[in-house]
Amino acid sequence: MSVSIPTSSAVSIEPPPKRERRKEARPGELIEAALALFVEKGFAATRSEEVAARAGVSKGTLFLYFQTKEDLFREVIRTRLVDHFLAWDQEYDTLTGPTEDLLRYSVQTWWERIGSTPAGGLTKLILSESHNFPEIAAYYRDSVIRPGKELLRKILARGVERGEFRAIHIDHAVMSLVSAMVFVVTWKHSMESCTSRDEPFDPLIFLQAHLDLLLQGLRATPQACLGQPGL
Amino acid sequence: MSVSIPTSSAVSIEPPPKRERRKEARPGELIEAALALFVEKGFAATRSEEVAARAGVSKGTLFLYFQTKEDLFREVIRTRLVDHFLAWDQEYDTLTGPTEDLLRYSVQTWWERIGSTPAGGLTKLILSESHNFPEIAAYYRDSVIRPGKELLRKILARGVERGEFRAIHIDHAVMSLVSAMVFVVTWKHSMESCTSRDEPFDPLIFLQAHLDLLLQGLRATPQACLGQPGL
Amino acid sequence: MSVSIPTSSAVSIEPPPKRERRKEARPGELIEAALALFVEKGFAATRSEEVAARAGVSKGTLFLYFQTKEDLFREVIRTRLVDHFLAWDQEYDTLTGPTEDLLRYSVQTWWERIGSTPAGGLTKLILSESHNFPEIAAYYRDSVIRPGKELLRKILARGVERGEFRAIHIDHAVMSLVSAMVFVVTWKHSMESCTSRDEPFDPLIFLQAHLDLLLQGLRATPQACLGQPGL
Amino acid sequence: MSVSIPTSSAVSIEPPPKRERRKEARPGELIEAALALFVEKGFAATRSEEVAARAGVSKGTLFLYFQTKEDLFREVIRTRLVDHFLAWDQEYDTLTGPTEDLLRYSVQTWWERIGSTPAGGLTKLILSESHNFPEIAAYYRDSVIRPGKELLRKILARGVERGEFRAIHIDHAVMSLVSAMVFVVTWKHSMESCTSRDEPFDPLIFLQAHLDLLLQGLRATPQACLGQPGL
DNA sequence: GATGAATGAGTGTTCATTCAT
DNA sequence: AATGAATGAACACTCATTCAT
Repeated sequence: MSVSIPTSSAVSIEPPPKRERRKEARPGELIEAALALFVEKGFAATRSEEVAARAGVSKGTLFLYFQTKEDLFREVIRTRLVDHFLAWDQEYDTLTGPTEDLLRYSVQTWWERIGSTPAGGLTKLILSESHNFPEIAAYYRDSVIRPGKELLRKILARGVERGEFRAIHIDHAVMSLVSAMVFVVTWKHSMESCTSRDEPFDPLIFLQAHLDLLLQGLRATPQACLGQPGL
Repeated sequence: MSVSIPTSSAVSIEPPPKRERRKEARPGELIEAALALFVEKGFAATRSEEVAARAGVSKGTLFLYFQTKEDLFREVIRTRLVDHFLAWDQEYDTLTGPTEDLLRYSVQTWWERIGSTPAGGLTKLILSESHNFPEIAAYYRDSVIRPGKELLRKILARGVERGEFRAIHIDHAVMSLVSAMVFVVTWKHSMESCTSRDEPFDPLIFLQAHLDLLLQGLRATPQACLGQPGL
Repeated sequence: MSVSIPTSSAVSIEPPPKRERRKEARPGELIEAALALFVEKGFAATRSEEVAARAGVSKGTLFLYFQTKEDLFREVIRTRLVDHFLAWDQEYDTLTGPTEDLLRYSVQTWWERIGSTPAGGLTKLILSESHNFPEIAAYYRDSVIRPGKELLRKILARGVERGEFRAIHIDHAVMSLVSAMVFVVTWKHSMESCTSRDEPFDPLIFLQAHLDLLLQGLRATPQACLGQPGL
Repeated sequence: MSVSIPTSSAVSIEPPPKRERRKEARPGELIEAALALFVEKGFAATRSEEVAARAGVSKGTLFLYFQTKEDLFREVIRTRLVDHFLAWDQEYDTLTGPTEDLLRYSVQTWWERIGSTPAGGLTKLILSESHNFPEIAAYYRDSVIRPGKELLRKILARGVERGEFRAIHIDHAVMSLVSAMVFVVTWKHSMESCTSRDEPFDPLIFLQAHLDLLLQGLRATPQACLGQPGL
């Protein structure tokens, strides 16, 4: 039943993967591989050997850099959170112009820098494993969700202060935005692959449409919507 | 641990058989236990013995009713979808009154009958395991999401037709509602346990506030936006 | 290269080892198997599957009864110490007659009941692993060695009191006996298998000869040493 | 294959090269480290990296000098046997005086040169691993035990011939001595670390006391013991 | 049917050994 | 020669599944 592929003749593109020494790059590659697989299959259903294989190393190498599989999980969360999420709101203070634009810009930026990147899968991952890793869920809540909500709250408060928005209950509006963002990354990393052809789901378009709907209600004056929100 | 037989007829006062469970009740009890544990810990991280123990039977009994653990998973999804989700929209055709009330009623009913019940965890479960059980994800999309969206679409279309709502892009509005519903059950079954004390999250209040914000924009009030928001 | 043994024809004595339920007997059988293998090959060099195989069960069954391999090790020590060693000195108080006979009887009894049994291998096992399991070594010292020495001390003291023995330094004489006993079991479970044919080593004969030599010196015969034993 | 520093000629007072170890010294250092660790933890439980670390080199270097871990084990035995054990009986033929003194001297010399040195641990090591390395056990029996017994036999025979000892069964007396020696090194490398404070065990004192007891019985004439054995 | 002891394939982790640097 | 990153066979332990009771 075994089929031996003739060696010398065919194209045989890949050179036998040389044993390379790349101490610096390994952890990052392993974390990247782990993130992708954990998001895709879940933590428990991912075998450590798969992670290693996806990173192009052997099983043993994985445990050279991470004490245990759980340790790897925590490092995935930690590094990706630090690397990506925390970079979101750095520009807020420098922006001017209508609050509506600021809001659109923030959401779009979030999608481009976080939601659409592999790190976006973190949200789904953490939500899935929050019962098994409660301290990670708490850390995520405090280090990602809370600052994110804080930024949105500031933007919305700015809009209210400047008379651009109605005197809405800001916390509720914040959650409406957060819910869409969480939904989008959750959906992307689960149902997307089996979205039916006739019902494509474009996250960015959804986010913008969602924002449009909310803004319609947020605007203090009816005339506000005369300007085109554009895309 | 008493279980009342949900028959519609007699009052069945007879004392529950001492410790013998009726065998026809077993599968349901196992499925209920499995649902709770799968939602809580994930499919892979839940041991079948735990499921059996939670249902009050032995490990062997579980496999008397379900061929494999995956089989149990599929049955959990199938029966709970049938039992709970499909019952949501049965009343739609009978309702009258303002579309806004109908929408509020639908969302609240969904929360009471589905979102807040154990079956609400199904959504999180399916999202988490969609890559490992693609056919279940597809089934869920076709049997739950699509009908749900269809119902919402009908309601929104009714509102537009009756002049109660603006001529919105209905599909987008539907997704804004769906996203909030998905978010709510996802959140409830993951972050809720570690919600900080100072930031309580009440799903129903959130859903209603979300709906309020959307309705503000959906309402075809005279002062509403005359220009089309595009997209 | 594989050779398939014809099935139906040959003698095929062993019936395919039926899966038997023998909850009560398993732990003892596993402990016995473990004792033999640990003594033979050392704790670290013995694979748990070997232990299981020797006990006639599968790998999984071993871990049904013992949490870990170390746990098994501790149970081996504990049960065998309790079962066998502690039974040695029960008869001491009932014996009469010359102390020399008592001594001979004690040593011979020890050999028959402990030294020559599988439990005799415990000594070698504990000595070998004392650095890796210090608490076991301490327990052995306190629960086996110390009582054993105490018994011998009582016997020797009896001999001195009754004028049968010289006024020797009893502790030293005790250790001379203990050393022979420890040596004998150590030797039996290590070098015996490769004892050359021309130099057979019979433990009991050695013990008796050793005792003879010691007794020659211990006897308070008139012609014995009038001077003090020194040291 | 670089340069080896010439050894025998000049006085070579030059300071030992800062941190470069002479390569010809490496094997010895590794063997010494291995001996200590094997004795302490057992062969299987000792990791090769530990041996390397204790010798101050890296893991790779160990395998530069020894093909396998087993090979290292064999070299430990071989070199230490050659280095230490075989040097014991060189002086026998040159000694004169009472056989008793000769015996005392031999035992004491053995303790000082072998028993108390790291090489003493070899005995325990070999006894522990004799089943896993039968050829080593056989080699030990033939190259160490047999010559050792031979020496003792010669000494005892000399005593009998010269009328200093009774006409004892020499082989038994030899074994009584050997057993004490084996016991002492075995004990030292296992129980010593956990000897209770109130029961100190001094190997040399034990050996001498043991010899005293045996000699009392070995002496042909009662008067023999008038001379003080001293310590 | 119900049980839970028994099984063994599967997985996380270790560690002797190799080899690019 | 020396290093230590990389490897993968080996092993402890788990757990879905089976089956004798």
